[in-house]
Amino acid sequence: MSACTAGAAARRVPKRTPSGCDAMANIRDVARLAGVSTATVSRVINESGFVAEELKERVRRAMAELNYRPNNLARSFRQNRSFMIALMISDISNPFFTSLVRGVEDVVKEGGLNLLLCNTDEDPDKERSYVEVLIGNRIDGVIMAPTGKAQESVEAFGRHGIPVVFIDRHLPGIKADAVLLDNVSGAYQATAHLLRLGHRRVGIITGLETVSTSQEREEGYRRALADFGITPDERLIARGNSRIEGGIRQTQALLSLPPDVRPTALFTSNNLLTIGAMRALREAGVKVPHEMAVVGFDEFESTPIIDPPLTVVAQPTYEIGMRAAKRLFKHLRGEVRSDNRPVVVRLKPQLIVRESCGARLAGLEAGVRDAGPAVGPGER
Amino acid sequence: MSACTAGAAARRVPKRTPSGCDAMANIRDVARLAGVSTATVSRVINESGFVAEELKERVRRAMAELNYRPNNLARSFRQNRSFMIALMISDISNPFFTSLVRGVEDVVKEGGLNLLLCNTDEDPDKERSYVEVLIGNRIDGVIMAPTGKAQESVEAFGRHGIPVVFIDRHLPGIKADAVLLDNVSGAYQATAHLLRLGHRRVGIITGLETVSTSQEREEGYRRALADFGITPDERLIARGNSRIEGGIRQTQALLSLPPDVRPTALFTSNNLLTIGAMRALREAGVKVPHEMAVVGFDEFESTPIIDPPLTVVAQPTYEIGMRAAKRLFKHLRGEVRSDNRPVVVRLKPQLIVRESCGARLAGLEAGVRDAGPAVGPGER
DNA sequence: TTGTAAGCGTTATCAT
DNA sequence: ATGATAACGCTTACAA
Repeated sequence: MSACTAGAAARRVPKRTPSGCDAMANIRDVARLAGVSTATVSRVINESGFVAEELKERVRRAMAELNYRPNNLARSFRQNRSFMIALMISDISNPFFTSLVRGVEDVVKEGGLNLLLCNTDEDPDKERSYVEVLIGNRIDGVIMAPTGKAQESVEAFGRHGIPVVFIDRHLPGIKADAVLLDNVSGAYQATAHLLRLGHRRVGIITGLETVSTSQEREEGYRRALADFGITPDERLIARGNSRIEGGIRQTQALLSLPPDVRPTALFTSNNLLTIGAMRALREAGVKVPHEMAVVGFDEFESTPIIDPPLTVVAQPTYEIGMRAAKRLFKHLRGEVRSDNRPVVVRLKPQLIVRESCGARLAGLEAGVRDAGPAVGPGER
Repeated sequence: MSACTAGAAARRVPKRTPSGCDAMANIRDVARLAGVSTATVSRVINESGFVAEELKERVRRAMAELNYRPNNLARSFRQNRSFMIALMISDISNPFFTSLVRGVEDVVKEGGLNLLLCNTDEDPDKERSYVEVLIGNRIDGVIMAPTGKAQESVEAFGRHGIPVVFIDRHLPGIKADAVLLDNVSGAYQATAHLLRLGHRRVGIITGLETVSTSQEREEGYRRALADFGITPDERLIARGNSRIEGGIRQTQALLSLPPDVRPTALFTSNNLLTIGAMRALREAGVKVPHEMAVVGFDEFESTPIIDPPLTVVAQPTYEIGMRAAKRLFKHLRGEVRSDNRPVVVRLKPQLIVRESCGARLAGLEAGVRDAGPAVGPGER
């Protein structure tokens, strides 16, 4: 760091700081040096309006000489917009979001804007606080995975004319575009796969009931059971928070069920829950897939080398981010009429079969052995 | 979204947009309604200067009635600072950073500032571009893991009086504070552990030579070898990029060495390289730890359930972020004299032993079998 | 204790 | 094609 770290004090001085480092030149300095008006400089910077080649050149030289950088703060202020997009995610430690962030980032940078990343940590208070800050900063637009517990707050964006695109989750009460996953289909695929392998007691570990994805994934699970003629056993449906620690606890609860109720297969409905479940199973000495078949949700970097490699429903995370950002840009460019009905896109997930769900043979065994009790005497 | 999504056009209208939603009230509106001057309103907002309780109350009521939110853009502009801290990381998909981000975030929010997250993707051009944008936005301060390939650019922060704290990596040419890991110690611990288990041909997979962490981890590796009286075999030192795909390639290269050179143990010097290595070993059918012992760098959420669970050198990532942010705040509060020597903190990593490095017995076997060739006839 | 008014750096409107 | 100038919303001397 140079000697010019004095901060506020130094910056207040007009032309040259006492510590000797260059003060930031402004548009007037450039105009003076180039012998033109500030309006002309502004036109050169923004390529707005016509400026003679010769003047353009003079201005550019002056800018270079003064090491001039437009003050974005002044610019934003004047135009009443920040040139920033906010991406509000609900848990930065969830690998699901990292690839999604990239998708958003790539589009946003290409559009010449900047990305402000906000982590709500599934906390409605944090969410509310971010909404305030973002509105105060006249954010151009917002892409968010809502916690679902601060509706009123999120509506403030709408009141201030700030376009919002939801990702991952939906807020049914709010009319806004959304790029979501077809969660019902994903959960159906996962559950049906286990059922097809012969399992009859399939447990599900799922997140908070308030979140739409949890509801939808449970719905897909139930539909698959129904299609296979199985009555869902509510004891096999474990709900909790969507953290690793929640996955551990819910799994332990399922494992402690009596032998004739305990599931032979597990559908863990997101990646953190999957990690938690695998940890709990390992600690309990339950062999996967022989004693418990597992299908998870979300592909992430270590799924292929987890023990055993995980069968998962993979989401097109990058694409979710990309599509959401593109949709937001349409709003910013004024290409969306405000009275249009919101557009909700549902992307298809894909089942990737690996070892954690076992082979058909092992599954059939379990199925045959358990088919009776599941709907039979043990229950009644 | 409400009917007020008209964007630029709508916002230009002074008091009430044609679409009918509230225009944003400004400080003058509040002052008028409360029957005071704007200065008084400002004093109430910022709790600066003295205002009579009664007026305070009137102002607060007016703010509430008008749903007033101070325009941060104007505020930032006026004060020539953005109230934002930037965190520049080199790879958002690297789990190493997620916990670090939290550490920074927690401190920054507590300090009442906002966090701008920038992902350079290890690309010096992206880095340079972000530096420009951040200076243009009068960022208050920066915490960054430099790519190491855009020194000149990073120096611009210093010239503009913007304090910088480095994390993870060091830019030797630049005088700035840094919160780093004691990489030499970490790599030493990892390597020594393998040597103690009896291994004599320990390979290292490491990142780009331009990055200080790579150099330091290699240094720790070499020191451990030296302390055990082993001459490093340059063929066992694989360098490349720090991505999963780099880990795969470097591992394949080591595996293709002739049997009497091929390592019996591997030190993978960061988490992505570890994932790559594990994937390559699995694909090549090499059993861990029996045919290849592995010690990685960086603990992350799935290490305990990877196959087999990984022995790793764990970094205190949250603490790195937290300490860096606290240090930055000292600069912002003017508590650091600019002519002070930069403070470089080195945090200690910790070895967590799991199954991937095998038991002493298996190691000793290999050691005994290989002790001769390693320094013996095979080499000369 | 409160008010008045001068900026901050830029863009946009109007003349020329 | 270029220039003069008035905003933009807020903070902060300074005056009262």
